[in-house]
Amino acid sequence: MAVNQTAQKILIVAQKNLQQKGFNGFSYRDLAQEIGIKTSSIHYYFPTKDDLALALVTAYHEAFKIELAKISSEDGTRLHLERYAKLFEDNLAVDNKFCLCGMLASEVNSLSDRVKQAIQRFFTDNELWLSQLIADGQSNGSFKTINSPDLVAAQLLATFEGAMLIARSAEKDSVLKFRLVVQGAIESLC
Amino acid sequence: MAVNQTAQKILIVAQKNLQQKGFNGFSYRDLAQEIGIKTSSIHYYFPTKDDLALALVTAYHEAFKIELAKISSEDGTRLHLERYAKLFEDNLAVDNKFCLCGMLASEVNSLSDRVKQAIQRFFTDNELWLSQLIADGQSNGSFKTINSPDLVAAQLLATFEGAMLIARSAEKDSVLKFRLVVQGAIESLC
DNA sequence: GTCTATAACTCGATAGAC
DNA sequence: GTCTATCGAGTTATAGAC
Repeated sequence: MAVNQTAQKILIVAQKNLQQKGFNGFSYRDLAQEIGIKTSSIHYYFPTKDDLALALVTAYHEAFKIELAKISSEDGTRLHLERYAKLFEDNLAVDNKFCLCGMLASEVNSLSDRVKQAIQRFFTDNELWLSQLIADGQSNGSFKTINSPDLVAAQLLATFEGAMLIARSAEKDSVLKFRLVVQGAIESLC
Repeated sequence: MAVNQTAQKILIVAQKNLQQKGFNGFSYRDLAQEIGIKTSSIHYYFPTKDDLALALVTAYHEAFKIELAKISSEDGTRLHLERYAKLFEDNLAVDNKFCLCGMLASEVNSLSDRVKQAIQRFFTDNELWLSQLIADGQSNGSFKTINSPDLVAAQLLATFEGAMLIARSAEKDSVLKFRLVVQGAIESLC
């Protein structure tokens, strides 16, 4: 797990570039210039751009898992959903970034199978977590929706991803627009 | 309005490429080879890639307006919403394409201001149309939601765009997955 | 590990013949 | 209107010096 310091810098800058401009929207040169190293150094750690993409999805997914576990360990049901939405909002709030996996999902036809599968795992993991949350909320009376937890989960994830996508294109007050849609979606469950 | 035959071919092939691979995911060379002409011929009709993108958004938006008018002229309220969702589903059904404006929205940081604004107009137009539909449905009792039509409209558009994005990455049964989420979203309004 | 240098190719775009 | 030819710059990626 202990990753080299340069590799870390690369991952951080690459993540930002990917979430802002997409997989086909940045180059090794962009990263190298921003970090202050040469492109060959990036290739040393991530031989191909596909390797870099996979590392980014993996790291993003892992970080997400940790946050989800944190949320689950706390009290509240509706609050969980709001904290969950906040994870996405944070991307938007700093540099108007899109969800890393949402971005790659839009470029799915330019990606290798292994990256594609890593994105699918991110989405299914999120739907699974949300589904469990919905089921719990239905049990304890927090959510009044009678639809199947799986369906509501898929709906929520779609709404959140779509809300980011559209809010981001508005550019101005994108966080506010995202928050409105999210609050509306949560409201209609309670 | 009468557009040259070659220009038409370019627009058709470019639209497919854009919806499949994104603005940064295809080149003039790709289009030229698929059509059977030279890249310089494309530059003759669309001097820059930005010109091409703007033409594509404009054409896509115009086609959408015509379809929305058709739907509005028919009977039904909930049915309108289902026909509306079908417009998006049709993209998914053939070659697993994403919404053209959804795709460009993800790449918003690589686009010129005029293209960005054209995308924003597409989204606001859609939200306006949906908002009117929701308001009508609330009046005639088709929709039981008491939220503001504007909010519900923004929510629906986000859900549909996000559902396309995620379903597309699943690749298998993507239409089915999209349909499930859409039906769930419509259901919860009635 | 990081660099220089470079290969091999693709990109958007333009000039000018036909 | 479509072509050939080409420019200048960008792309991913690698070989080899230090």
